[in-house]
Amino acid sequence: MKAIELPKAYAPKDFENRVYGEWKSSLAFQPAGKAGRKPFVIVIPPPNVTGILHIGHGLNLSLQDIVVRFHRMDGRPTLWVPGTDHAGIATQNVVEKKLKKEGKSRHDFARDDFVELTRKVSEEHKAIIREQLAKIGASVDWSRERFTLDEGLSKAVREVFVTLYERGLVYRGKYLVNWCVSCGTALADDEVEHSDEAGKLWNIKYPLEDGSGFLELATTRPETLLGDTAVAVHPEDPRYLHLHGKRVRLPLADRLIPIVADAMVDREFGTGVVKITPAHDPNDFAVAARHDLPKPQVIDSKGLMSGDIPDKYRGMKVAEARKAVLADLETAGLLAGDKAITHAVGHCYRCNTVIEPHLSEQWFVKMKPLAEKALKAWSDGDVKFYPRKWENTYQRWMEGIRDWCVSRQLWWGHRIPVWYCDHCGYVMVEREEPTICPKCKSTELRQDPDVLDTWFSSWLWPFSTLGWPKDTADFRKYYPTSTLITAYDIIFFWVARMIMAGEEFTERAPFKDVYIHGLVRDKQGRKMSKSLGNGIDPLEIVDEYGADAMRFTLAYNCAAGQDILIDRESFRLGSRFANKVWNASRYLLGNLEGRELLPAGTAGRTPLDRWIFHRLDGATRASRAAYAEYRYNDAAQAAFSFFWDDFCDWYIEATKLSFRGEDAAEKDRAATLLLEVLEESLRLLHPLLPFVTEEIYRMLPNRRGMLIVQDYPAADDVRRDEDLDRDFEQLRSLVSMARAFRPEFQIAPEKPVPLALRFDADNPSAAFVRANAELVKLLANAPSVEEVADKPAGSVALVGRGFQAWALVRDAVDASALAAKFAKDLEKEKAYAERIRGKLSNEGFVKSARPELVEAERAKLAESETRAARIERFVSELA
RNA sequence: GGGCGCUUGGCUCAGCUGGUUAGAGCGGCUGGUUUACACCCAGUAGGUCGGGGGUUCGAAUCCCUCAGCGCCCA
Repeated sequence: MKAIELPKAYAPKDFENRVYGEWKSSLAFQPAGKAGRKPFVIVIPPPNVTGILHIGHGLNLSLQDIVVRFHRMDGRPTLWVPGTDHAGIATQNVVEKKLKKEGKSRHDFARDDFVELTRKVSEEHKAIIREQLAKIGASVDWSRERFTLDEGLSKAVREVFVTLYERGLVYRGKYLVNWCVSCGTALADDEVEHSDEAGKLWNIKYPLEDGSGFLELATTRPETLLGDTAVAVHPEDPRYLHLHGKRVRLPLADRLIPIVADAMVDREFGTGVVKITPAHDPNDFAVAARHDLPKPQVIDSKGLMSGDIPDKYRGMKVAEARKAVLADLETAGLLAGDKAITHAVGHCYRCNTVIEPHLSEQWFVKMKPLAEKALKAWSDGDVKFYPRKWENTYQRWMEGIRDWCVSRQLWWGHRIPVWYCDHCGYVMVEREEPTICPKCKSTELRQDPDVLDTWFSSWLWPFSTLGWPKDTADFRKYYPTSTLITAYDIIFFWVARMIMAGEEFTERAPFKDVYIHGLVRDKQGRKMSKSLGNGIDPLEIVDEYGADAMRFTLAYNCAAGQDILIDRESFRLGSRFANKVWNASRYLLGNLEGRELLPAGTAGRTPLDRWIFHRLDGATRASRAAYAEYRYNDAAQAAFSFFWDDFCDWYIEATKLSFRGEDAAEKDRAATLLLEVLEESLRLLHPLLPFVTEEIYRMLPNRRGMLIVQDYPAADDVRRDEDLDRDFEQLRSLVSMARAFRPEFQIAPEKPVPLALRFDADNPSAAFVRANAELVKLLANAPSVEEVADKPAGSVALVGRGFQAWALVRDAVDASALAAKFAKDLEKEKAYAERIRGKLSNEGFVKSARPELVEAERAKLAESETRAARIERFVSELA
C-alpha cells in the first residue's frame, strides 16, 4: 500500500472545528449504545446565561466530557444534557446596566417589554455559550438543550411551587431577610458572602430612666440606634441583675425602651449589654420575638434612613447617618469611646454590595422536611460523593438547614404563581392562572409581582430537563441520572437542593454519584478573578494550544477534588502529549509505503510484541479503574506513560529493527502490529484527547467508523503476562547501563562500543534478552553483544542485576575515573545492603512480617551482596 | 467560635486499606540536526516526605500534638 501522509506539524486549529462538526452531524452525541445496557446520563450544571465561561467551566466541562466519552465508547446509551439557567439577578443586572448607559431604567418599560428585552439578551448569550462548549469539545446532545425559562421547565417550577404549598411546605411571612439595596431584592442565606473587614466597635451610653446613671453598651452599627426597641443583658449577669425590668432613654430619638434579659447576650462581648434593633439585625429580631417587642424599620429598601426617626436623619444614606449619629452622640456626651475590630460583613454574591437585613413580606420554603428525606437518601447509600469527604459537609448543611427565602423582587424569572383577590384579599396558589376569585367571585385578581429565586428552577434541573412533570419517554428512560459533576463552591446552592427536590417530587435521588472537583487557581493559589487579572480564558488556551491540550492538562492535574494550581505555561503538558501522539502516528502511517497489512489478528507475535500488548492491557485496566472512580489524574497518567514511555520510546524504537532489514514479510508483520497497537491506543486515549485521536483515526487503514463511537478497549486476560515485565526490565536496564556509562567517561554517543555479557545462571530473563540481542545492539549502539565466560580484556564493567556486562572500551577510559565511579556505586550498594540486613536481623520483622516478604528481602540482600562483591572485584582488577 | 483540607526535590503535584533503593511533569545540568517528533532524543543532579511525640518488627502512609497556609459555616 501507499504511505499515508499526515501534515508535518500538529496544528489543532486545522481540524478541531471541523471534527466537532462531523461528530455533531453524525448524531454521535445522541444516546445510542448497546441493547440492554444501562444508560449513562449527566445533566450539565447550567452555566449562568450571561456569564462567559471561565477556566473553571473549562475544567468542569472537560471532566464531564471525559467520562461521557468513556461511557459512550463503553457501550452505554449516553446522554449529556446541555443548557443554561436564566440567572435572575445577574441577567437583570446586565440589562439594567445597559439601559443605564442609555440613561434609562427598567421602570421606563412595561414589565413585559423589559422581560422581552432581557430574553433577547439571554438568547445572544446562549449562542456564545454554545460556541464555547463546541470549542471545548463537549459532546452534549444539542437536540435536548434546555433553558430554565423554557415552557416545560417553567411548568415544572409552577408544579413544584403549588405542590409544596399544598403540602404545607411553602408559606408567606414578614421576616428579616438578606437585602441587597443595589439589586433591590431579597437573597437567600447562601447568596450572601461573608468576609472579615476592619470595623469599629463604639461604646454608647444610654441614660437610665430614673436618672441614676447610664447603661453603656457596644455596637458596630450606631446608626441603627434609631430603631432600637430595647437593650438586652444576660439574665445571669450579676452586673445588671438590678436593672431587669427598668428602662433607658434612647439617645437622639428620645424614647423610653425596656431593659430585657435574654440568654442570647454574650457577657464577654463589649460591656455585656447590647442594643436591640429588631428590624435590622437577625439576632435582635429573634430577641424581639421572645420579648414581644415592636419592630420599627428605620432603613428602607433603598438603604436610606426612614420611618419614625428625627427629621434630620431622614433620607440619609446609612454611611452618612452613621457619621451624623456619632457626631450627635459626641455632642450629647454619650459616646464613650471606640475600638477597632474585625468582623464578618455580608455582601451580595452578585454585586458585592453590603447586605442589609431587611424586614419584608416574602415567600419561604420549609426546608426541614425536605432535608430529612435528602439526608436519608444519602445515609441509605442512594447518593455517593466522590471524594467521600464532602459527605460531611453535605450532612452538616442538611442538619443545620434554615428556611429558604425564594421570592425575589425582580422582573426576570418565574413569576410566583400566586394571585390575590383585590376584593376580598383571598390568596390563590394555582397551576393555571385563575380568572375569578372562588370566594367572592370577583375578577379583580392580581398576581404576586415577585419572581422565584433562580435556584428554585435549578434544583429541578435533573428531571425538569427530561420532561417532568410529564411522564415522558426521556424521563422514564434517563431518570434518575447517573452522575453530577460540579465544583465544591456550588455544593449547597445546588447539589443539596437537587437531592431534596428529587426525593420530594420524584421519590428518587436525582443521581447516583456526585463528583466534586476543586477550583482552578493561579500558581500562588489565588482564586482567579477579574480584579486580580489572573484569570485564564479557556478559549485563549484552546486557541493557543488546542482543546485537547487544555483538557488533558486539566485532567492530568485533577487529583481527588484538590484545587488545581496552574498558569498558561502549564498547558504545554497537554500540548506536548497531543503533539507526541500526532507525530508517532504520522511516522507509523508514513512508514506504510510498500507494506501489505495482514488481516486483523493474524500477525504472529514475538515476546516483545506480547510485551507491548501486555502493557496496553495494563493501561486499559488502569484507565477503566480510574474512570470508575473519577480519578482523572490516574487515567491521564496511565495513558501518558503507556503511550510515551512504553509505546514510543521502546516499542516503536524496537520495531525500527524490522524496518531496517530486508525481510518484507517481517516488515508487513511489524507494521500490522504497530497499527493494531496504534488503533487501540487511540481508542484508549480518545476521552482525554478527543480531537487529535479522531483526526488521526480517520486516516487509519484499519479504522472502522468514527472513533467517538468505537469500543473502549477491554481488559484481556490472554494478554496478561507478568513475566514479560520482568524480562523487558532486564533488557531495558542493560541498554540503559550501556548508554549511561558513556557520558561519564566522555565517550561520544555515536561511537560504537561492543558489549560482552554474562547472565547469572538463575536469570529467568536470559532467553528474552538473548532473543533480542539485535535490539540491544541497536538501542545501545553496540556493534556486537557477545556472551562471555568472564571479563574480557580491555573493558569497563557494568554490574547489572542478574547479569554482568562489559563495555569494550578499556583503553579509552581513565582508570581513576573508573575507580571513582565504582567507589560511588559500591557505597550505594553497601548502604542498601546494610538497610536490608538491619531489617532481617530484626527478630520482630522475621517473626511477624508475611513470610513471602521476608523471603523477598533475603533475595534482595543476596543479590545486593553479589553485586557489591562484583564491584569490589572490578576495583581490585583496576589496580 | 465550629468544621474541613493542605504542608513530599527550585515549581506544580501523585503515592488506596502501613513493608517499593519515595514517583511524574516542568525547571536545572551534560550531550545529541541517525529521514515521527527540538512541543524531540539520550543521560544526570536534586527529597532526614512541615516540627515533636506515639502505635508497630516496620510509618510519607495510622493516632496525638504544635506550627504555617487555605477554604467553608457561624
